[in-house]
Amino acid sequence: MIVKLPDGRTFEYAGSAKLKDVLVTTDRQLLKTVIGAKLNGELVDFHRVLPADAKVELITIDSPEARPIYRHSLSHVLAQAVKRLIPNAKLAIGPAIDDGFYYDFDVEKPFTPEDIEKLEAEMKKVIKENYPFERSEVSRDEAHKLLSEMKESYKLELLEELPPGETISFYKDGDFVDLCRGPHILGTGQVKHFKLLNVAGAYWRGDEKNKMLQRIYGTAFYTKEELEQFLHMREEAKKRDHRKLGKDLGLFYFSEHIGPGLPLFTPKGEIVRYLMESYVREKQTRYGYQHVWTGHMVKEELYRRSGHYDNYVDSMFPPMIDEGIAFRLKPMNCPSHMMLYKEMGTHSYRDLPLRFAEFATLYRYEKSGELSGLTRVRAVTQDDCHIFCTPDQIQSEFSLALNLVREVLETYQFKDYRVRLSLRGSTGKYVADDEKWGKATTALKAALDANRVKYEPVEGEAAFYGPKADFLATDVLGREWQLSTIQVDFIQPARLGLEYIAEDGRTHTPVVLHRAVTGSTERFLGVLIEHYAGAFPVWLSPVQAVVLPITDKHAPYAGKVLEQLKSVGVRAELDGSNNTLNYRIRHAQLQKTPYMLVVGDREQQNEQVAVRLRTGEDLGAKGVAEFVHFIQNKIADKELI
RNA sequence: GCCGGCGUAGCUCAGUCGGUAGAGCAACGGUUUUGUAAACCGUAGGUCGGAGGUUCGAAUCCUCUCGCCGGCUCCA
Repeated sequence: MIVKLPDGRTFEYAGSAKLKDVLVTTDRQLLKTVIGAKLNGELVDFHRVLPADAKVELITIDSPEARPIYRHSLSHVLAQAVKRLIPNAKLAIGPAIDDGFYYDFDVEKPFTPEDIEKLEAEMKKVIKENYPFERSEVSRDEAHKLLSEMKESYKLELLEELPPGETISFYKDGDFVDLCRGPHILGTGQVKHFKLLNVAGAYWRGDEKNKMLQRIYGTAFYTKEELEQFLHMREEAKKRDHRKLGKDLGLFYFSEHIGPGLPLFTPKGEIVRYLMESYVREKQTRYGYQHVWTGHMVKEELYRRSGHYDNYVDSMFPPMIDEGIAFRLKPMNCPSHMMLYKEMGTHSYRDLPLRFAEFATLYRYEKSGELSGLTRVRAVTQDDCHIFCTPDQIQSEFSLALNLVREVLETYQFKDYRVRLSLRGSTGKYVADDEKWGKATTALKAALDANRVKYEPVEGEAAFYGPKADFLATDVLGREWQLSTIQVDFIQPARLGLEYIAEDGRTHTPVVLHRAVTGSTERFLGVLIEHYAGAFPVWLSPVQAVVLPITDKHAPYAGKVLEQLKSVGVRAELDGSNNTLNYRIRHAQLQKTPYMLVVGDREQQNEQVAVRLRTGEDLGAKGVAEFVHFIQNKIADKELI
């Protein structure tokens, strides 16, 4: 067999063997750093007997591909530590995840922060004891017997569900054995830099009908530096938390007298909302959208017909009954826009596409435990749109929506995004109409392909009425947010009896594309606050410039400068408070005001302002007219500063 | 909704064994007249999230409740 090292070197080994044995007999040094291998691009275990003609690539511990393997191994170490401290704890599952790993346990008492410290200490012991991970393959009966003896009821449940013919394997390290597919690192001593992060309740298999287990999250890295950097990023994310910044910058509040998930926006917060919405509104108008308004309440009956009632009644606020008729606060716009389409009379194919956009505040009864700052609220203002078109317009309409999405994301400096194609799952809420689903899915795929958009299909993520292309944008901290979405719907228009007269003179059902660009104003604002760390681009800043007179005697001149800025629509303020200049600069700085305009004798004499940026940069003195021109360009170009 | 944690002044937090609430910042008043990230002095501010209970006495102990945080799940 030919073994390739990460540095490109290769060596050969005669005959078939377990990779581990190959390493033992050829290069023992490698045992310290090799944690996995790939055979034909697929991860393989050290314990698998490889054929003589195999070509394997070794993965060393510092490779990104190695992470899930050693993180998963650390989850075993965690389980081992739990078992040592709480012998009757039952094991559930313990996978590697994007940022680390977790393990779910069924324990009598939930873990406390002290438990976590103890567990960390115990894990360090296990690592120090450096047990090899040993794989054993057993028959189903043996596995059943073993797990029964161990009283691992959750593992037994997992075993039952393994498909017939599947190899059943256990991994043992020291005093710990676990049903596990693998692969694993060679020994517990290979990764030393890890941290347990938090404890949380988690339902067995994510189903609230099941028992609540205790989940412990942790992470692991190869080097101490990587771990520290990860923890630093978490700190950074905490500093950028929009809930904290929203308060610090005075943008929005929640009041328990108003209700959970119902944010209140201050004048500063509302101006940002207004600017965000105006921007998208203007863009949409240019893209041929028409803005409509369909109010806040709808008869429940409409949602029964559209299918929303069956699928989302739990997410609607309870009904208001008037003379026996139930009304609902509007949880989505689609049926309203479709009714508007109908009321506007007979539509000719010549009228299509019709693009109805609306910034409507929708009310969704999110479960209390799910609310979170602005990213999850009960009053959401969606930048929603429904495009009524003919089947052969789908592709061009999709392209148009895609361009709009791209342009807006770029303006907000989301440089990277990926697309998830959310498809119907085999079971669930989906409307049963294979023909329409087939058409919709084919049309959406064709539209993505025609625009050369790469996507990854995910089954079971579609809306009940059709497939979706969801855009996941990456922010400056590398976190992903699902913002934009474009969806194809053949179902609702038919259910609600929408029609148009086609070229053949007959009645046809239009297709509806649902799309949102920023998603919702509230959520997007929350994301933006974190993306920009509260330092909004000039065009979005609630206060764009603050004038700072050095002493009282410069106040009249400062007032004049302020008026000049205001007269051209710049959002400027004057800070003539009885504080030192340094103090007022610091204050403006903490408020992330883009421009600080210091005026003293020199500036007054020359009709100037001394321009300081919130970055700390000093642009020196500029004529007032020059600065006005300067900031107006920055605003028009939507520059950061 | 469920599991766990947390609620003390506008903000950040201290408050011992149950003995009746404190700091810094912010605010306000004054002094200072300031040249690029915190001048100085003073004043005011709290039903300790809410309700009930135990106790001679509760921020502190117990019960319920509301809100927030970390997750689970879902997101038309």
